[in-house]
Amino acid sequence: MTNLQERPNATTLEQARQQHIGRLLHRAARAYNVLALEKLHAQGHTSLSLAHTNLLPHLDTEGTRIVTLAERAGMTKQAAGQLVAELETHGYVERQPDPADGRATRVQFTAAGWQYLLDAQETKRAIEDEYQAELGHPLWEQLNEALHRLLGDAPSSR
Amino acid sequence: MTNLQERPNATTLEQARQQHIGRLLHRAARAYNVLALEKLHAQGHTSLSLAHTNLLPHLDTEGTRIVTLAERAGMTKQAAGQLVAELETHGYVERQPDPADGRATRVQFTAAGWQYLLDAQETKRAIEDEYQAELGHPLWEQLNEALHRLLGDAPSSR
DNA sequence: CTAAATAGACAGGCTGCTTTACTATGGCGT
DNA sequence: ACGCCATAGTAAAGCAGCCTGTCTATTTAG
Repeated sequence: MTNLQERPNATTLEQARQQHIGRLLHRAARAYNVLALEKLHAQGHTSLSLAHTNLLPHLDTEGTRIVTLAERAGMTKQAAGQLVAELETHGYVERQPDPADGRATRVQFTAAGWQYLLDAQETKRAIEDEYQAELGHPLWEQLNEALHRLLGDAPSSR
Repeated sequence: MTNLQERPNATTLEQARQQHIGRLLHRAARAYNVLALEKLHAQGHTSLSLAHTNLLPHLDTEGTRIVTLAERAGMTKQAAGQLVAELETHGYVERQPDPADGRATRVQFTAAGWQYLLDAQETKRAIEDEYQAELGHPLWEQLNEALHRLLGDAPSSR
């Protein structure tokens, strides 16, 4: 597959051009997502995509309206509505008319949705444990602090 | 826009559920990309999208074949071919038949392409300087080391 | 009671890929 | 020299995950 005479010293050269923090962050984020999705699929949540797992954490326990969901996830309500519809057909959430507002629908977890929450929580912890083991505690803390500082939010009351 | 009675204590609760390393990495990567693309647009490279800036660094100085490009960027050759076509119409690269292989075409930078390379290099350095100023030197180094370790590659002979 | 705002759905479009063909050229074995 | 398969690239269609623009139903404010 690899064409050898194509790159004399090119590979190392190009790698140097690639080594910037943006790509590192991107690759790290991808790696995390791949890992997490793998674990979730292994736990039986095979119909979930990244888009779904990005949306679900914004759904809170009392149920959430679609606009609110969209706002939190940083997308349009149309996009949120579509993802909710998909999650509904897969049985993770259900839509119920909001008793307080006839225009609104509340999106709520089903039993399967709750199970997902538990599994997702465990997956997250498992990965963070792996990462911590890989890096050692101080470096792990430093990674977290650096990211929080770059994003300009509080280092998460820890 | 914000519906206040919608979230009593929900926001903080949900934020806690969101605080995992995957989301941090994702947000950080996004922030970098947005910044970089902004700077490049400001420098006149207004027709470039992320897909293009992801592909261009894989093009090396002697010219590169499309398959090689695809391989390096981790996409199909069709996708690479399409992006190259777009880059060609915007004047960043040009296609030339490979003298050594009648099936192949070499994709090469044009003058505008070289200019882009310089601008991109500067952009990258500018952002990394900003980040370093934000974090301080030791934390910056630690961030880099942590990411390299997580990705399992050498911490870049530095 | 009317006017403006809001919740959501529906339709269509866009980007950045993918899969599934297909053509053209190259290199190998016999 | 011939046939055969591998390889470089193109073409067409599809799909995910969004977007904008528009519409209806309902609520709220004056």
